[in-house]
Amino acid sequence: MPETSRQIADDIRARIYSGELAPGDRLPGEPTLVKQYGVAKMTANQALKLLVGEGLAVARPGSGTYVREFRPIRRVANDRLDKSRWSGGKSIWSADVEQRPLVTDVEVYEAEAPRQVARLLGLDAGAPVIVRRRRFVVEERPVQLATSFLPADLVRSSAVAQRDTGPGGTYARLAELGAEPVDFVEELRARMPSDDERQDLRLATGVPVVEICRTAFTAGRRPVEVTQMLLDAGSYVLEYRLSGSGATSAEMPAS
Amino acid sequence: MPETSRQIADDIRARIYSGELAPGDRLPGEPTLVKQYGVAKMTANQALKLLVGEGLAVARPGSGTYVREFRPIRRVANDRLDKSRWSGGKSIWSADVEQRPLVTDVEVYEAEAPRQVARLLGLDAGAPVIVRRRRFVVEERPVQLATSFLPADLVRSSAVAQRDTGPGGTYARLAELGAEPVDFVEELRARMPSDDERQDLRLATGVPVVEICRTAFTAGRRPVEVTQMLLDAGSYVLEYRLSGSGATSAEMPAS
DNA sequence: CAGTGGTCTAGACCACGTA
DNA sequence: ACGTGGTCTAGACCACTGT
Repeated sequence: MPETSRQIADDIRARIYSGELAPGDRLPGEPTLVKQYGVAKMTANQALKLLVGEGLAVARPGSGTYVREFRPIRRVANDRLDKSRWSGGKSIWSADVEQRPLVTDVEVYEAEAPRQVARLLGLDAGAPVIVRRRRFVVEERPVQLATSFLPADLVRSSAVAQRDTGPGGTYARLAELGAEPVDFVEELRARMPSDDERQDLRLATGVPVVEICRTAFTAGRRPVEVTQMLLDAGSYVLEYRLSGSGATSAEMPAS
Repeated sequence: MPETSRQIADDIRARIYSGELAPGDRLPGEPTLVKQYGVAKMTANQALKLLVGEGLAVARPGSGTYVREFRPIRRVANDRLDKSRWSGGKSIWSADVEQRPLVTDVEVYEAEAPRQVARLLGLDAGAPVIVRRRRFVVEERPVQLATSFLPADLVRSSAVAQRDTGPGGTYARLAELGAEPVDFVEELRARMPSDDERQDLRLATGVPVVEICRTAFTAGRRPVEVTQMLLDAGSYVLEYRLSGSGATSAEMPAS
């Protein structure tokens, strides 16, 4: 009865999971489904939309609907910490290890700190900050948008306020200013993108984004940078390494 | 022309962002939209579906469509490390701090290790493992599914193989066996759930999930536990704290 | 029982990609 | 030029919620 589009989607989904339809393959099109299942075109359309909505398929208007490919980039949050101790790690999701995103469209300007950012930086609302926006691209495809905020009074006169931050980047400049970041907090959540975001990242419909807010602290616990990132969830696997040096006790790890 | 459902969604979205429609409020229903915009009922339906698909609204058949509420749980991955140094941290997303999920439906059994898990644990394919499955619930709603795998030869005789692992939990038992986990790697990705997963977590349509795979290592770099978690993305904010003790250099942080 | 969202049909027009 | 997905209409039936 009124369950048809789901069932069609189920059938196709099974064929994807079984491997009969491999990543990149073309799915049966709407006209085919109309004939095969004896349904209206719109029902076939909705069946395909379900799969697209699950992120299993991508629709290319004028061409067809295809099994989605998942070739994520691995983002290791601890990249700048000692790598030796973690060498030889195995991972659950394979990833094109050497697909490093390229930074493009760098934009730097001074502005008033948004409320939330001011709070994180310990500034008064509306205090001046240097804003650095940039876009990360892999194989022509945008995969991440990032916006950093730094206290203008701290970095205005340094290369942090320039498009090219020089050798070592922002953190090297901060170190020269006696404000080297050594501790970081990252907060993240996943959600569906807004229409704007979907366009900015050129996302297929049905792909979630990961929103990350990172705050960088000096050894003296002073927050010196807040970065907000928006990642195409279909393009990333995130990795975090936690060292429990003084791990004494023992709550549930997974709460 | 054929842009109507998007425009209706745009209108309503704007009203949500402006605050005119607050979380929990009822959206205009299909019949209302049909009259207001002079469209077919199905078009009104699709407009609402767009908002649901973005995670902005939740449809309750028979009742109405409502602005979604986002009251996330905060999961701090480093919870068992020294908290002192991170005290007084501010955060970007407010969260019901003291909403600790309850563990229910614990299930423990011995089985052959799945391929991927065996790899991570450094075991032969098909080697015996103790499997611990559990479900986390907040206010009657399931928010997380977790499955842990431990080498059976290591923990079979301990309370890890029992439903109740005793005081201090699994990690305390591992410590007693001379295999205390001190280092952890978490890999995560966000994606849309399968139909099964959507039912298990009782997810509204259009809500992504976060999949986490954590591997726990002893001081000797021996992997002793692999945990796979599936979180309702709408219910969680994840927090990671990174200490860059010996942070010498300075690549782009955000790659 | 009236109102709601969920789904289906049968036919139509459009913009786009591919050949 | 043809086939593809994308969308709209007008009317229908269903299962569910709430009064």
